[in-house]
Formats: sequence, C-alpha cells, structure tokens
Amino acid sequence: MDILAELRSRFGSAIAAFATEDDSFLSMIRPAQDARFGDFQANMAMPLAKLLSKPPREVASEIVSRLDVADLCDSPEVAGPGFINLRVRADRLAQETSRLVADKRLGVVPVAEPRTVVVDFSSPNVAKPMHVGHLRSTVIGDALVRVYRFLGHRAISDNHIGDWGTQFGMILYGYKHLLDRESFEREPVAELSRLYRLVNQLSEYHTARAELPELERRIAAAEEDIASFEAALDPKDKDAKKRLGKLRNELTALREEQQFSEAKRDAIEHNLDLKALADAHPKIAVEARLETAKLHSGDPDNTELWRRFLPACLDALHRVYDRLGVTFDEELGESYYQPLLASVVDELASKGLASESDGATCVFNEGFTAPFIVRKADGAFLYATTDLATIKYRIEQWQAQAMLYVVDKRQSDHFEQLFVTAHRWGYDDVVFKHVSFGTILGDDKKPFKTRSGDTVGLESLLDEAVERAYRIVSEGDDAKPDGPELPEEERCRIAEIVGLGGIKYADLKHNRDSDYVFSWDKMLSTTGDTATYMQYAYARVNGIARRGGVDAAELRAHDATVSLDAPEERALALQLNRFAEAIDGVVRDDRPNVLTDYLFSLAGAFTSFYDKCPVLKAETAELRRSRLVLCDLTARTIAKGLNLLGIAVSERM
RNA sequence: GCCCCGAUAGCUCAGCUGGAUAGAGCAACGGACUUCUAAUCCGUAGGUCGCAGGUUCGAAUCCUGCUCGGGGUACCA
Repeated sequence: MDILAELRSRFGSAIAAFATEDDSFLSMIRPAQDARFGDFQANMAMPLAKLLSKPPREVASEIVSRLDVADLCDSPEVAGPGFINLRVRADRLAQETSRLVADKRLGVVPVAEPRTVVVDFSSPNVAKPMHVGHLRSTVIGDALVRVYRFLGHRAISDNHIGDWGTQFGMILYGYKHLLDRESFEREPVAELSRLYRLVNQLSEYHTARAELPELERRIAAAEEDIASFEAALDPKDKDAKKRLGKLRNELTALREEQQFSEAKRDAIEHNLDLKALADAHPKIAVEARLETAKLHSGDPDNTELWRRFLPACLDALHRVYDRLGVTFDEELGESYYQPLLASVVDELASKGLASESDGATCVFNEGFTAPFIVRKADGAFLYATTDLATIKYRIEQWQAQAMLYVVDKRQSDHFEQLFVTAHRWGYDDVVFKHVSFGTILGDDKKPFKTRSGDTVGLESLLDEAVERAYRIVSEGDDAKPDGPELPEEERCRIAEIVGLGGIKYADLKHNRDSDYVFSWDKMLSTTGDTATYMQYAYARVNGIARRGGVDAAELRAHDATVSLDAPEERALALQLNRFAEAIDGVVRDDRPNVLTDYLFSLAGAFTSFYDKCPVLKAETAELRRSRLVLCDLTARTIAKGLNLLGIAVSERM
C-alpha cells in the first residue's frame, strides 16, 4: 500500500466539510521533514485557516477530529502553527510490510488509466561513433521507459537515429576517394568510422586554415578596441567598465577559437601523410555536402551505398546498446520519414500555418523572434520537418498520447517551437514534453573532453569504467578476512556490473536539469552515494541468505509476522513501504533522481539495520524469520529499483 | 540586443506545488571489526541559500531589479 496516497484519500474526506475540492490541499500531505515530527505531516491547515478566517491550530484540530486514520496512525498531533503530524502505527506498519512479502510488485499498483507514451531518446548519428554526449539521453530515457512500463503504461522507446544527414555524405566521399579496401572487407564498420573521422578532420583543416587569417584580424581589432577603450576609461563609469568586461570576454572567446583552429591545422601539418591527403582534397567539405545532396535527391549509386552501409553502422550502435542493456521498440531514423516531408510542408501551407520568407518556408509562432523553418530556400527539409512528420506518424500509427523527448537542454528553443507548431497543426490533445538535461562537464567545468580536446568516445568510456571497477572488485576480494572467494571470471562479470552501474548511477542521481562534473573517483568510489553502495547492500543480503541456507521461495510463500521493535527495523520497514511513493515521484516530472535518492535512503536504512540487528543470530526463531523477511524485501526492492534504472546487481561482490 | 537556465557547506550536489531548527555524499575530526561482507556503521564540525527590495502567518522555493556564470538566438542537428 502506498501509505501517502492512502493518507491523502483519508484527508480528502476529512476536509471535504470545508467545501473545497482542491487537490492542492491534499498534496500538502508529505513525508515528515524531520523524524521527530513522525512519518508524515499535513500542512493544509494554515492555508485553509486563511480561507476560513479562523486560527490555524483550530482548523488543524477540526481536521483531526474529522479524520479517520485510527487504523493507520497513532493519534495525530497538532504542532507549531498548525502542522498535523502523523506516525504510522507500529502494528499496521508490520502488517503492511508482511503484506509486501507476497506482492511481486512490491506495493506498486498499476495505474488505472494506462497511456501510450513515446519516449524519444539516445538518437545518435549512425556515421559517427557514439560519444559521451549520448550517455545522458540514453541512460535517462531508458530509465523512464522502464518506470513508465512498470507503472502499467504503454511506453514505446524510439531511437530517432540520424541516418540521413551530412555525416553520411562524409562517409560516401571517403568511400569513393579514401577507402582502404582491405580493411573495409575485414572490418567494414571500423573502416567506415575511420573514413568519417578522416573526412571530417580534413574538411575541418581546410575550414580552420581559411578562417585563421580572419580570426587573427578580429583578435587584433579587438585588442585595439580594448586598448583605446582602456585609455579613455572613466573609472567611475560603471557602464563603461561593464562594456570593457564584455569586450575582454569576447577577446578570450576569439583566442580560444583561434587555439582550436590552430590545433586542427597543426594536427594535419605535423603529419606528412595527412598533409598530402589534405592537399589532394582541397574542396572536400563542399564535395561531401554534394554527396549528401545526391543521396537526398535519389542518386542510385549513393542510395545503393547508403543501403549497404546502414546495417553495419547500426550493428556498431547495437554493440554499445547491448552492453548498456538498452533496447528500443522502434528505431525509425530520419530517413524513414523522408517520403512524408513534402506533404507535411504542403499541409502546413494549406492550413495557412506556413508561409514563404526569404525563399524559405516558415511557420511563424507567436512569441518567437525566429521563424520555425520547415523548408530551406534551396528546397531541402530540416530536422524541424522530420520532427513534425515523426509526430504525425506516432500519433496516427501508434495512437501516441504523450511524447517525451530526452534531449540536451540546449535544444529547448527548437522543442518549444516544435510543440507549439504541432498544437497549431491540430495535435492539441497530445502531451509533448522536452525532458531536457544538462551538460556533462570535465574537471575544468567545461564540456567533458579528452586532453586533446576531442569528445570522449562512449565505448572507451565504458571500457575504462569496467577496468577501474575490476581493480576495485579485486582489491575488495583480496582484502576479505577469510581470503579471496571470487574466481577470475566472476570478478570480470562483477566489474562489468559495478563499472556500468557506477556510470549510469552517477548520471541518474543528478537532477537532470543541472550540468554535472564527471568524476571517475566519485562514481566508482567505494564510499558514499554510488551504485556500489546499493549493490553492496544487495550482496550482503545474499551473503546472509547463503550463509543461513535460507530458502527465499519458502520465506515468501508463508505468512510472515514482522516485528519492528528496534528503531532500525522500523525505519527499514517504513522505507520498504515507500517504494510506490518513490516511483510515483519519478514520473511526476520525469526525474529518475527521485528514485536514486530513495534507493540511497533504503540502502542506508538497511546497512544501519544490518549493523545493529543480527539476523542469523537473532535471539529467537521468530525474530530471525522476521528479520529475514526484511532482508528479502530489501534485496528485492533494491534489485527492482536498480533494474528500473537499468542497473544490475550481483549476488556476491 | 533579445530569450532561456543557473548561483545552496571547503568540493560535488539534493531540496517535490511556499511550511517547523536548510539536507546528503566527499574531504576534516572523534569513536566502532574475537560477532551475518568495515565497499560499513555511529558521532562532531562546517551555510548571510549570489545581492537588494517585495508578496505572505511563513520564502532557498513566488514577484521585481541588480551582479556573476552558462546556453540559445533564419535556412546544422
């Protein structure tokens, strides 16, 4: 039973007499902020008092007198200005806990009205290797799908792959001019990926070289501006100082840009082979774009190559997804919607939503300065067009009622416009939501990059996590009092679970909106709020079961009497009964960190219990059995909770 | 210029729709292993919630202004 939900319903009847149907009063029942105030607190007496012009404590007493919770709580207390403090009855808590034992869903009741929710996440480009930027979308999206599904919704995970863009032109160009045939036959994916990187690098080289003189000119100009500004500066003029600061910032940005460009230039010029290639392909960027354009206009050769390359590229992506344990119901890439785009634009035009402007076809939405462009002046479509076609498709084919886009928050403008346009287009009863997230930063507080300034490849990131985890697992095992107990392959298996779990958990535990600093030491720390802490708690429970020869099936099959005399037992039981509350909290605003917080408290309650309450050596057989039930429930809840986050557990560590 | 987001303990971050004395983890300090895995537990210390006003019985939370930082801003995604 979701105790909080039950309390809300009880309070509903109690405050009905005050003639309000307002849910917001019921939402003012919440977990107690401090254990001294009990388990839950109700705060609605104060605002109600204002409404009724009565003293708040009087209103609180009145609510309490109408409140029927005698079976659930000790007698409610009015405290402070008018808080109603509630403490769950010990016998009831024990009873609810023993009820969980037989409940496969651990108290989480499926929703009464399931909805069809499309979760759009990950969305890499096929030609490029996945990098760290795809991690958050993938991990958060996958967790949300799992949670929605567990709640009984029809969640459709859809990987909106970029398989039709400029990056494919680079591969096509590379294949035609720079191919190492032998390597392609041996390992097509690796070769295609090399070609992408090579073409990209060469075209960036030419761009950098072309831009550097202009950059230098602008830097010189900026320096001059600043110098003359400083000379004329009145120290008391605040506005002038502010402008000077801005100029300096601009100069810094220009210098950074210059450094990047120089690095790109030097990388080629310090390598004779690359320099020769660059000289041989001076117009590589333009020509790669031309290959993309040919593909889009249906050129048979390029279409044929695209068909050949795509499966190999998808395989490469799936290797990463398999490892992460992420699956998709649908993987309809941009190319899939290609045939629908023209009609989308026509439809928007015929409904009077889209109009011509500077040769482009645009939707002008109120409140936006920039238009939402659905067709470029040259006739090409954009991601805005594809996104609109995708919306239409999902609604018509899947009867989608809600769409969640798990995408970087920098794209919020795009989604705002997209959603407004979709509503105006006629899809106004569908819920669209940009589940935005912040950037992963390095130690320097700038977007996480390698030392040489490249984005970090996702596969190498996962490899490193597992390697680090392996060292930790081995050290831990070697240090066991009775000597190591894990064979080599077991250590490897656990390292995979701990390493990947660490990476995912670190990502999920942060509020998705904030940027966060990526730190190996923190995510794989052997102390503190990490996946390992939960996994370790799980392994300890299993250690007890193993050592005690406990038959879990037998334990769950019989009615259990749970005793909660020790404070640690009570605290643990209360946490166990709050799983549904936590799951509910996740979908309230699509925030997986609500679940990580819960699991950390649960694991904390368990380890305190573990420390103070002997299980196998409990004083009586009844107590032993009661504690075993608590252990079993803890293990199941941790495993299920982590599973909903896409994180695995191990029986031993 | 305009728009959006952020600023909470030394560090990294929570803080739900406004509620009681603002919380974790790390780092620091002090305790606890002859006892089910010490990858642990218990305790101490640490904050003018960027600044200034306002709304309210009550503000980290809502409003206004300011400072600093990040991002976006017409044919890339």
